[in-house]
Amino acid sequence: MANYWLLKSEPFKYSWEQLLKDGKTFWDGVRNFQARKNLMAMKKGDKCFFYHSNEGLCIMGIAEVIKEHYPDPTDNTGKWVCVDIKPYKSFKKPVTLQEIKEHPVLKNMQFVKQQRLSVSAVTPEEYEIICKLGGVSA
DNA sequence: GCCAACGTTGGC
DNA sequence: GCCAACGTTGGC
Repeated sequence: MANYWLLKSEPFKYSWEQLLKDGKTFWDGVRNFQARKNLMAMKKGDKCFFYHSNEGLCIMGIAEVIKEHYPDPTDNTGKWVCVDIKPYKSFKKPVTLQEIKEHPVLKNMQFVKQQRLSVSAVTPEEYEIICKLGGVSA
């Protein structure tokens, strides 16, 4: 049974389009203890929503974890980790923050409540609803 | 170990 | 560009 997550990225730093082009990437640069805890809980095959912050403010699609956490090569303290992900599905229609906030279930998502958390957990219920809103099957 | 100050993030 | 929210740091 896979778990579900939400990854936040600023499009000018690393966008969904870039991930589609690259085919896969390593999710580095996490410097937050709670986000690290989530990264370390990720398992191969878990699905992650890919959210654009600052610009766009919407979930662009779903990525899949292809490699579980390992030391972040961009970190020289040895404290932080990253995971490898690849694109899984692009949403036909990006799901905006506004839609999420207006939805009775989604407005309680961890990522809405903790806007600063770059990696947050998503429940199976939330996952299904967002897939539906995005126009793809779960 | 607590709490105030500070810095950073992110929505608007 | 502003401001609110929150995580982190550092002094006690």
